[in-house]
Amino acid sequence: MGYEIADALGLLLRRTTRERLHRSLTEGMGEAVDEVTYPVLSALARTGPRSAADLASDVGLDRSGVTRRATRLEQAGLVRREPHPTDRRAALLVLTDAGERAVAELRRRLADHITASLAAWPPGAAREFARSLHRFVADGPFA
Amino acid sequence: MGYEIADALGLLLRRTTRERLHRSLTEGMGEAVDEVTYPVLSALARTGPRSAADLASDVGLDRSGVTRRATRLEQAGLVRREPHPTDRRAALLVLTDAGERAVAELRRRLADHITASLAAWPPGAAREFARSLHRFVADGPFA
DNA sequence: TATTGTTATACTCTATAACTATA
DNA sequence: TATAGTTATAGAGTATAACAATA
Repeated sequence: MGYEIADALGLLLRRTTRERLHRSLTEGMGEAVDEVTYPVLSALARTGPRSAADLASDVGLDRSGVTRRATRLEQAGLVRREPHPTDRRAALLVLTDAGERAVAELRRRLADHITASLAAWPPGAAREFARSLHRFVADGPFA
Repeated sequence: MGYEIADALGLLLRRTTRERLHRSLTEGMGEAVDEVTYPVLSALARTGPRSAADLASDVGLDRSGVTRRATRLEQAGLVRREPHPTDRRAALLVLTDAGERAVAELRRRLADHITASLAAWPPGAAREFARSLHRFVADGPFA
């Protein structure tokens, strides 16, 4: 059983799998949105405006990496910088309206992909799988 | 439901998640075994001796990338090159005994991680999840 | 003295384009 | 002429180390 899941995860985590998925998800969304910038958008959508240093651990980059990605997203009009209200060293990264729309579109595309692939499943099985996967990821060997 | 799975997958496919998992899996296995070389080992274990050009599509690299990884694995004693029996242009990449042992150890570690994280699940739910994940990955939006 | 955002630098990994040998 | 393996080169992306400004 552990081996069955291990092999499935191995395939899922393969570079080609991820890249194919990301390409199909970000198609036509502009050059600024890709595998690396999406975590920045996603984290901002999830938690609201944050500073680069604060985002770094969530995104899996250090502050300099967040700065670079944020600059790309800013130039594409998806993110803007605002002065931090209490710390004049910091700047808050904020999703623009276009940024919010981009995140919503990406989440919708992925969800649609998934829903389509579950269409042939018994409804109960699909719902059970969703719950199980959520639990597995949340407190599995990855958290 | 699609959104629940989408968010779980988003976390699973995050770079930090993958890197943490790979680090914990390959700890102490020598410098040659890492996130990039593992797919080469894994593919050879799955399908037997192959040429570099033949492996390329499986591994998600082109032939030059396979060559580089194979050279690293060869220097570490996990892979050896043998002349192709019928095509003198090609070379077969073959797992050495040490290579076989390394693959088995890595699969065992991952399976153990997973089994441990499922220990608290009802046995039926865990088995059902394994089957569902396998199916989802095999003919889901990634295949 | 520590931390923020930013930039320059070095490093890693990749695909592309060559090259030689064989089909 | 095409394909195998290999190597050199260029490109993309990262962390590290610096910098000035603020805490």
